[in-house]
Amino acid sequence: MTMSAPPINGNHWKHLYVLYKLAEMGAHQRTIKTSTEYLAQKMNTSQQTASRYLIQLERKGWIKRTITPEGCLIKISETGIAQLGALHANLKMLMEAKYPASVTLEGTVFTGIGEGAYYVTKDKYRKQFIEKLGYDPYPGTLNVKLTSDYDIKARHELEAYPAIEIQGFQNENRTYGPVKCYPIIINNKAKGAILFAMRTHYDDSVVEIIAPNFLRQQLKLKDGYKVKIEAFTLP
Amino acid sequence: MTMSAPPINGNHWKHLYVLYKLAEMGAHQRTIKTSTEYLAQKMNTSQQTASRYLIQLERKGWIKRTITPEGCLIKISETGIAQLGALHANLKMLMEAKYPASVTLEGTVFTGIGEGAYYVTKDKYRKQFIEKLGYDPYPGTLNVKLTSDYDIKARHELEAYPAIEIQGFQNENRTYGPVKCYPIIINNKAKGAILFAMRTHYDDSVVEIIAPNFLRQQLKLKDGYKVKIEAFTLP
DNA sequence: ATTACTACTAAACGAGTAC
DNA sequence: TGTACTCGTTTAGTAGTAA
Repeated sequence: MTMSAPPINGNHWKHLYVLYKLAEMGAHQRTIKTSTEYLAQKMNTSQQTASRYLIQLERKGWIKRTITPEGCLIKISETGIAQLGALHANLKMLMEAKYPASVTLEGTVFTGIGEGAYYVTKDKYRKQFIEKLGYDPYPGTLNVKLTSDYDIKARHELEAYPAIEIQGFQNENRTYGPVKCYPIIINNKAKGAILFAMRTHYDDSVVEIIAPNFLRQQLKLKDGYKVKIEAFTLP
Repeated sequence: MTMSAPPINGNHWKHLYVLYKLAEMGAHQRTIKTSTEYLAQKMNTSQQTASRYLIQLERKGWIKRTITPEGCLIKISETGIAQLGALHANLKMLMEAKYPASVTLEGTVFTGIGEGAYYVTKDKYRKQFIEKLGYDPYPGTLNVKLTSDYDIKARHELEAYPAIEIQGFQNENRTYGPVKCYPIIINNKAKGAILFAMRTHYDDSVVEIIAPNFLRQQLKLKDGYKVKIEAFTLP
């Protein structure tokens, strides 16, 4: 879910580095004349390696190259500029973000008293889940006991970041408090959301999860199984 | 003069890549818990390689790491964040610039009719050179005949970018036109400036250079010698 | 589970050189 | 001068495994 440029093969980053160096010479804006030897100096590597890189970049379609007796004319292509642009955009997002895009928690599945399930089925809540999460939650929650102190700490940090807010309400009998929730991916596979009721039912080492599907079945979970939860904050 | 992060050793860029991946997991903002196996997946490499990288990053002081039985806790250090920040800043500068930071020209030294020298010594010009370039120019110009069509094209492109403007003036005898100049580095060593008089004396395959020192001596230049001129536009 | 060592394999590098 | 090939050397990457 972290949106990074596709790494695909191992040379991707080295090529990006070459592209960056070429951009330093202005090749993203104009056709520059350079030599493999000069480029090699700038990258402190050998002439042969620089030459190989240019060949690879040309094959990849990241640069346009014309070889002349005095050197080669190079211009970074649209595709190449897009690569640098993507890197720039990702870095910008990372460096300028005020809080993490996601927090990862680990814990083990257990069977709770099922109180969460009761809430999920309350219509006033359910309608908001459908509207704000985009799916009708399975009528039950998955209870996860956090593994370590680190996870509990991370859980508290997560709660400090912006969340999807589910409004509370009241009927003739009682008051239903507001709920914060964060979209999650469980075990890198299943979609869901972590629920934080404003008034805590369990202790802070426990989290409750809802999902469009019955997670125990979808992920073949049983009590005691470990799960990895990646929770996303609001952008 | 292109201000890039110091490459120093060949692994610098690879380490920067690992740092970037860790930042994607939020390690630049909070201490994350991960495993070498998980990081390896994200970088699509092996667990062993990921482990080696983390060791190297820790040695470099780019990350703080605590190994626990369930994985390792990682936080990017101030130094590490500075690395990412530098990369980000450089990319931003490159990608958001409207024109190149520098243009490189090549040509051969020749002896001109010395008209340029005459101008340099004119006091109204000279004072402006001292003020705007920061040095008193040697009373003479170095004439360079551009090598190829590419260089002539590049020279015209350069002229379109913002320059240091030297005001023209007039005395009782005649009018002295305005001059544009660009700071340059000749042969990666000597400081100077390229002059473009508004009214062209030579054809467009010739440029005139002034410098604080006598360049023919400083760089041991003789007629017919090749020079590489890196000209800088205004920021 | 982890991390990370050792020993091996694969890939990248660069010296020499042809063009 | 240039670029870029071959090929021996070096380095990075990984499998197996100990702790």
